[in-house]
Amino acid sequence: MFKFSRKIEYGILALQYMAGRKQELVSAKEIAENLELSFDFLAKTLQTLMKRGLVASHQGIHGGYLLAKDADKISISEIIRSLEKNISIVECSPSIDEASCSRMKNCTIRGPLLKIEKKMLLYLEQTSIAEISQHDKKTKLEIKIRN
Amino acid sequence: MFKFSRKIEYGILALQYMAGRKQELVSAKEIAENLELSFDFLAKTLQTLMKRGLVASHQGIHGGYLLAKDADKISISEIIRSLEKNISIVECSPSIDEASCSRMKNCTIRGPLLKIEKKMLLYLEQTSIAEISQHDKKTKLEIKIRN
DNA sequence: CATAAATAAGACTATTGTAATCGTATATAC
DNA sequence: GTATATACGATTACAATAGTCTTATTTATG
Repeated sequence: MFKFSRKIEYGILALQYMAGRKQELVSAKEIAENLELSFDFLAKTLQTLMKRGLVASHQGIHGGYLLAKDADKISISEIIRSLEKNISIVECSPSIDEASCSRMKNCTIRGPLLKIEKKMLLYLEQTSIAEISQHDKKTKLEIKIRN
Repeated sequence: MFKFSRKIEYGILALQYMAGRKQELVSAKEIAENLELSFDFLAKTLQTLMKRGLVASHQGIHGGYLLAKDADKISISEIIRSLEKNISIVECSPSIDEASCSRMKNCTIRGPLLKIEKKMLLYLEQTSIAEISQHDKKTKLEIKIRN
C-alpha cells in the first residue's frame, strides 16, 4: 500500500517536463524518449490528464501537449485525483449508507483516519509541480522512482 | 492507491479494542466476534503484530493477546511498518544503486517525493492508538471502513 | 493424562487492481 | 494524400492483496 502508482509517477514526470517548456507543444514521443518512459503508458496517462483539464492537446502532425495552467497551480493532489479513482485512504465516503457496512453504526476508527487523511492530502495539495521543479534545481538530487 | 489495506484496518481495530481492555488477555475470537471481522484474517494479523512486538501472546486455553506497550506509545506508523513490507510512497530507497534504475542519474522527482513522504509519515508517527480512541470517545462518529 | 481451547504457521486459491500491449479511429500540417 | 500526431477501447499479463484451510503446538483444567 501507499505506493505512488506508475500513472502518478508518469503524470508528475511528464507535467514537470512540460513545465520546463512553457507554452510549447511537446509530443508524447519526445517526453517518453527523454525520460525513458513507455510511450503507450505515457500516452494514455496524458490523455487522462487532458480529459481532466490539466493539459491541453493538439492533434495532428506537430501536435502535442502543453500545460493547461501554470505549474504553480498544479498540485500533486490534483494530479492524483485526476489519475486515480479515489484518493482517500479509507474506502467509505461520508455519504455511504449503513447497508453497505455492518460496522457503520459503531465504527471507531474512521473518524480519526479521515483526520489523518485530511492532513496528508492538505500537504499534497500544497505541493505544486513548480515547487517540485524548484526543489530539484536547487538540490540536484540523483534518485529514482522504480526498479 | 493510497488505501489502507485490510491488514492495517484490522490491526488498528484490534489494537484499539485491546487498548480498551488494558492488561487483560483478549482472544482473537472475542475480537473477531465483537468487531465482526474475519477470524482467520484477524488471527494472522495478530500473529504478525506479535512477531513485531506490538502485542504479547499467551497460548493455550484462556490464552489471548494484550498490548505489549501503552496505547499512547503505539503509532499508526508503527502499525503500518509492522504489517506492510514497505511504508514508503516511492519504491527506491536511498541505498539503491544506479543499475536498478536507469533514471537514477537524473531523476527529478524523487527528492521532492521523499520530502512529501517524510511529512506524511511524520503525521502517522504522531498519531497513536490512544489518540484515536480518545478522538472516538469524544466525537462518537458513526462511520465505516469498508464495504 | 486426556481434552478442549487457544495461538502459530505455512500452503494454497481467489480476487482485484495495476501495468502493459495492441489495434483502430481521428485530426491536421504540409 | 500522406505522414505524424492524439484518442480510445479492448484485451492480456502480472502482482499484490485477500481469503481459506490444514496441521502443529501450547496450556489450563477436570
